Amino acid sequence: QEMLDEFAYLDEETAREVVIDNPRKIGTMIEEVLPIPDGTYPPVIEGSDEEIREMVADRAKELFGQPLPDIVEKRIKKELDSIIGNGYSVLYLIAQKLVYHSMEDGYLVGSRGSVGSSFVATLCGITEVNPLAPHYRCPSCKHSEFFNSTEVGVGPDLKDANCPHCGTKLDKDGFDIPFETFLGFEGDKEPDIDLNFSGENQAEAHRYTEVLFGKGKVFRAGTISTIAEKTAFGFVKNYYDEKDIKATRAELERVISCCAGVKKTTGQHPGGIMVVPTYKDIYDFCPVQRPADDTESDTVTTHFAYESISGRLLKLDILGHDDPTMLKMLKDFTDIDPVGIPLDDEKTMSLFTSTKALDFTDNDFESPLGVCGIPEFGTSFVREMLLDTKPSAFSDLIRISGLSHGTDVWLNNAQDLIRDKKATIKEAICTRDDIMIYLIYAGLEAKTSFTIMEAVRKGKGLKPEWEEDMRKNKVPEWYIDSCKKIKYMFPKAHAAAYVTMAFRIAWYKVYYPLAYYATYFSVRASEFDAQLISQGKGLVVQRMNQIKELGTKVSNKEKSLLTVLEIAHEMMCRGYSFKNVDVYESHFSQFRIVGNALLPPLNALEGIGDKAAQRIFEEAQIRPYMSREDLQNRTKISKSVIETLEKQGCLNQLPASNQIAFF
DNA sequence: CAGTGAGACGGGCAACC
DNA sequence: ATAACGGTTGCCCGTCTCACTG
Repeated sequence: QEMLDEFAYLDEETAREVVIDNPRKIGTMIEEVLPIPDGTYPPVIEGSDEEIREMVADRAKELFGQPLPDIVEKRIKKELDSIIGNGYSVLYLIAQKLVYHSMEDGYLVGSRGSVGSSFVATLCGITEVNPLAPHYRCPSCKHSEFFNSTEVGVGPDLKDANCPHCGTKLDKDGFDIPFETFLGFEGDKEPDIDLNFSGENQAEAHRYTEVLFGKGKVFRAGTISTIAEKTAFGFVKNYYDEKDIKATRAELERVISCCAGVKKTTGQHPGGIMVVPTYKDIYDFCPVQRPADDTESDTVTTHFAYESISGRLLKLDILGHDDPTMLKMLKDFTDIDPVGIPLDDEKTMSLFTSTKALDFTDNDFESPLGVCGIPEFGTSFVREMLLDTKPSAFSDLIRISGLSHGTDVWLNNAQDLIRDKKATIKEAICTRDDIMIYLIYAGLEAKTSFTIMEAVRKGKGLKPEWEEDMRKNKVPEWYIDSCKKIKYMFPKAHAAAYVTMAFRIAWYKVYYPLAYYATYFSVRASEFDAQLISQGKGLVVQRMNQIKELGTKVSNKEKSLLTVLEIAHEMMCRGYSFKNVDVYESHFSQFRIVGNALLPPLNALEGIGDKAAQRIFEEAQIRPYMSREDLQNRTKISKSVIETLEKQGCLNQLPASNQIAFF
């Protein structure tokens, strides 16, 4: 009808002919063409099945000796049958190569999403998460002992013990995660390997996929950026204001809704790499393009938004994450390998319930917890949750990690249940896997339990027949209710991986404070304001209060500044201080440790970006600056940068020009 | 000496995991 | 004080500075 209306300027009969009859005629004359082919086109690597099998057998033997414990043997068999049977060994092999490539550069890779549910992935080194039941493992004689997770939580929660055979201190491992979360019960779930690479190494990982698959076979997934509600509102409001047109609220909203969703520009996916198999061409699937703001770029993206070709081509999610960057830097500072950090360290655990382990020398730090700057645990929302739940074991942290993500998981849901004593934190739904395991245990069929889990974690609620099934098996009403409210939910493997990273970072925070703060500020604090913070605690606290008083009027920038200030304050309360930025001593982008203080980098001064900072730093390495004139000539930095340095007292000994220096 | 264009910088926003 | 998912990459735009042009 819309088309007919468009062509209404023709007479009715002609319009029908143009809009309906002729297109139909053309349709019968041509063969059917699919713009995007159906089916999947995975890459093939000769011998990948065998390679995975061997890798798994070797590593399993290394860990558990021979013969393998029954529980290990069975798990490996189940997984390999599913992985190889469904043709996913290539996926594993590629992920394994990417991880090892990054490790060679000194960067850990964080596992993300549900890969950690696969023990084969653990054995291949793709994930650090070990999904087996909690267990002891003797590193020397390979003795092992497995436990029921309802008794002990997760591996790190086991008590320290020595090997009953050879007396060696036992390793403790096992996060107790079902494999099915990753591939489903019949291996029919489209698996997705997401990996967290250091932001410093992400581009290299992307480049390496080209080495693995060949030039012209890998493309960055493209995105389509549209005008969202908020921007549309601004446009429309400004337009009417400017033209001085009075419009009703309904009219405003109508026009806004017309603007929202309009394509603005194209972009690059945060980490998605689409892989074209050797037997296909990218143009079988979509056109390609360069980023909208850089026609010279080496990056080529798919032209269609990723969803429209998903399922046909393999997508590797090679994402950037700060945790691996932080752990690399912490290792460089302390010479202590993060991988060996004990996940049962009591002092580290205490950060999640008190500040005692921070050994404050000044007691004016407000927060009762030591989690500032610990990834995913430092926001006020999560801190409230920690105060409510008082975690004492690693498994508690995993639960909290699950509960603290997604809308209507904690608030309006688990929190109320726990407060009203309808459920304990151990019974509440904290991760996807909880749902499946609980339902199977309650008596529902495994496949149904999996399907319900998948629906709930995507926020799709429950179908009536599922609810009926659940009631029939005596699943309590609060549980059914809770399932219906959940909008999104972590898999346990993701929570386990993230808590492991967070715990390691927290460990450095306890034992190597300055290394921790230097790393945090270097990696995650783009809002660090050296002008302000170097002036000391008094002003930092004053600025914090200023921001807090703004209430709802705070900008995003101020919000992030507040986070940074709080951490700087915490550091100062522990008896450490900040030095003034120094043209010769400061690094361009990283904080340095000098005695009991941190020396901020040049780019921590507002107005001095990475380029200017780098040039000032590099020239300073060559020879000292004779004068301000010399500084500006050699570094090509702008007058305003010089002014910033001057205001900060960085140029005190420098005369204005070389002339004066000579006489 | 006004006009122009390029580059640096930071803030805001959107997409995505 | 409230309510709150956290954290990442990437594109665009306004502003400032500076060199070059006519």
